[in-house]
Amino acid sequence: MTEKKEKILQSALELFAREGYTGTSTSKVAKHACVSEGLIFRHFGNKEGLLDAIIKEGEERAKTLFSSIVFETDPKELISKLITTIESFSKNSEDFEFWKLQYKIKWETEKYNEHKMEALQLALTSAFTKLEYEFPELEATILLVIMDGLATRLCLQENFQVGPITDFLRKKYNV
Amino acid sequence: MTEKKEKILQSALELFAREGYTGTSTSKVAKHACVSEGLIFRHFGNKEGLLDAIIKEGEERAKTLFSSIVFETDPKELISKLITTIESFSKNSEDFEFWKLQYKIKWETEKYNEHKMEALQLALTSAFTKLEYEFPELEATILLVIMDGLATRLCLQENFQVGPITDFLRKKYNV
DNA sequence: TATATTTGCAAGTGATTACTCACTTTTATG
DNA sequence: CATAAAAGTGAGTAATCACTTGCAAATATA
Repeated sequence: MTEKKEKILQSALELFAREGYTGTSTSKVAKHACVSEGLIFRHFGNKEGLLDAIIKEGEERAKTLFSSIVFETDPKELISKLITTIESFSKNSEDFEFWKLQYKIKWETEKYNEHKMEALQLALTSAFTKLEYEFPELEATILLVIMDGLATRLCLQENFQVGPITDFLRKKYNV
Repeated sequence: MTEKKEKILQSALELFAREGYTGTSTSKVAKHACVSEGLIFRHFGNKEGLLDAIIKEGEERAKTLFSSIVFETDPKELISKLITTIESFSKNSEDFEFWKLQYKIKWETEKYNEHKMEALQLALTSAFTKLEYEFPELEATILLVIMDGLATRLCLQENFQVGPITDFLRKKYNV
């Protein structure tokens, strides 16, 4: 990957996260990345190709992030790790912009990438089964739904504090 | 309100919910509403004015919807009503498009209307206090966060079934 | 009925959109 | 070194964008 190609991706990520996909023009991306507009189309074909490249990178990043959770064998530790992961999405984190973009794209393109979360759902279900919860699958879904809800608040509600909530969740799940 | 003015609002609601705010041009709205494009600007000033009108209508609708919950005195009944409200947001409901737009706008304009939910938060906290939960405020927040998460799933994940989750929530809160 | 106001339309405006193309420069390869 | 492929540019393109203007039709008010 060329230096300029990487710069384009980085600029697009930042601008798409801030202004949205349709709200960001290719000329803005080019100016921000300090390259000619034509280069975007040389490398990515069209604007959607640029978006696809960002999404693909996102899937890789999600896989990496979730791998340490999914392969955890101790059920309590697994739940604890998931809660800690949510906590780390706080605003000053360097991952924040990245995850915000993932959700923004979801709402703008209306494609909820289910299989990205499938492994997580299965691992959580397994954990709740080990802990002998009555409805492990529903417990897993609820926890992932809470994740989506917390992401919404973190991204959209100013001054939202995750800390008290995640502490409370740890107490509830006794982890 | 003129017939045509109402038609514009109705068309804008539908198109904004489907294609997003920046993704919908004023000419598309005009064509869909079968009016001249100029009439939009006569009635609403500019495109943002049209959006504001829709948001304002949304606030009224939210107030109406939540009023029967907020003024409920029986704590268990209050929680039950909230869960039922979430349930009614299922895809074939006529309110679905409306609530989807509310969330889409939130993500596109990045303004989480906190005071719209403030009354709900307070009422829920009061309910959990009456029921002698240890951390009523956190319980209230968690339930509202679950609402946001469920809305995300309902709007973006195909074939998502709320029923099992809401039944599970009723069991958890014993309502 | 006369007049003022509101409602509505068609045809514009300049700016911006995603994208193309002819061209030069850089890099890799035999 | 020669040559081909890849990287990069800048000036285009038609279409679309939000928005304006001048004028006609409908409606309200006196």
